[in-house]
Amino acid sequence: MKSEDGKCKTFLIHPGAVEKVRQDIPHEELLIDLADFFKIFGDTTRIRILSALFVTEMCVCDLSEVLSVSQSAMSHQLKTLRQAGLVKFRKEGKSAVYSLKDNHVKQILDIGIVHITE
Amino acid sequence: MKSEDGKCKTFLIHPGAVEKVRQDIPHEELLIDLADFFKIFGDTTRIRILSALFVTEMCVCDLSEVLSVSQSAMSHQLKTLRQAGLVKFRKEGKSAVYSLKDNHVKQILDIGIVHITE
DNA sequence: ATTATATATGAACATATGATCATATATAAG
DNA sequence: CTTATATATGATCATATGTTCATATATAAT
Repeated sequence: MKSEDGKCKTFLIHPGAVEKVRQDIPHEELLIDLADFFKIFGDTTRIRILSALFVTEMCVCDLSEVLSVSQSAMSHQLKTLRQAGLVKFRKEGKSAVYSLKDNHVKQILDIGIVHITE
Repeated sequence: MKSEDGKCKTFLIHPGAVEKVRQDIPHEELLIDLADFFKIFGDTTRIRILSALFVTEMCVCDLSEVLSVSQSAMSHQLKTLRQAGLVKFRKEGKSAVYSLKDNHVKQILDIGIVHITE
């Protein structure tokens, strides 16, 4: 499939396509950041947390109970979501009340739902 | 944090919030499908493939070369992208020419970029 | 038919990831 | 200040995931 120099033997589908792609795709750093960002949505627990917070803000304890996720697992996942900038929280006595940070979450989930349900 | 019956000791942030959330969040099956769908975007190689195909359709060999990914790894990833309904392909002689299947890909990547770069 | 090229795929392997367990920190109540 | 409650976090472990390697399949060329 590849000759000694690592190139395809036959014509390229579009002449110059390779060069154009090399110039046009986003820089490596951005692509890595993008993958890391979407990785967040690739876990059922996190998707459930985001869906729940879309209904109402909640403390860690309530989230754990509603979603049947251990307190520890919930706290770990909330940390992940915080670091991704998807949720924020405020301390209220002993509790930490979490909520969605911006509307990108809903936009993204909605497109996903559209894609799946068609 | 939880009493014997597994409930929080103190008041819930919003009375009835737990019940409302239980009713309002999407069904488990959809949430799993959603996570599986976004999982696709959580890998740098696949993000790079999608970005490249956004510029132009390409055969497997060219994709491998442009992105410096082995032929085998490329083929495996393209299979993943096919199964997710994100890319399509046509046979052209010995080659398989891949292209994006719909515009959800761009919508999703764009929101991701916006989220990251702000 | 035989050989070369292009792609696909199963198995093995190494790494990444999420849950659990134990424990630390923080705040409130007594 | 001691205890109870709420949350956070480090370590461990089992599973998931992506790559590689070997090989199979498909098409074209000779």
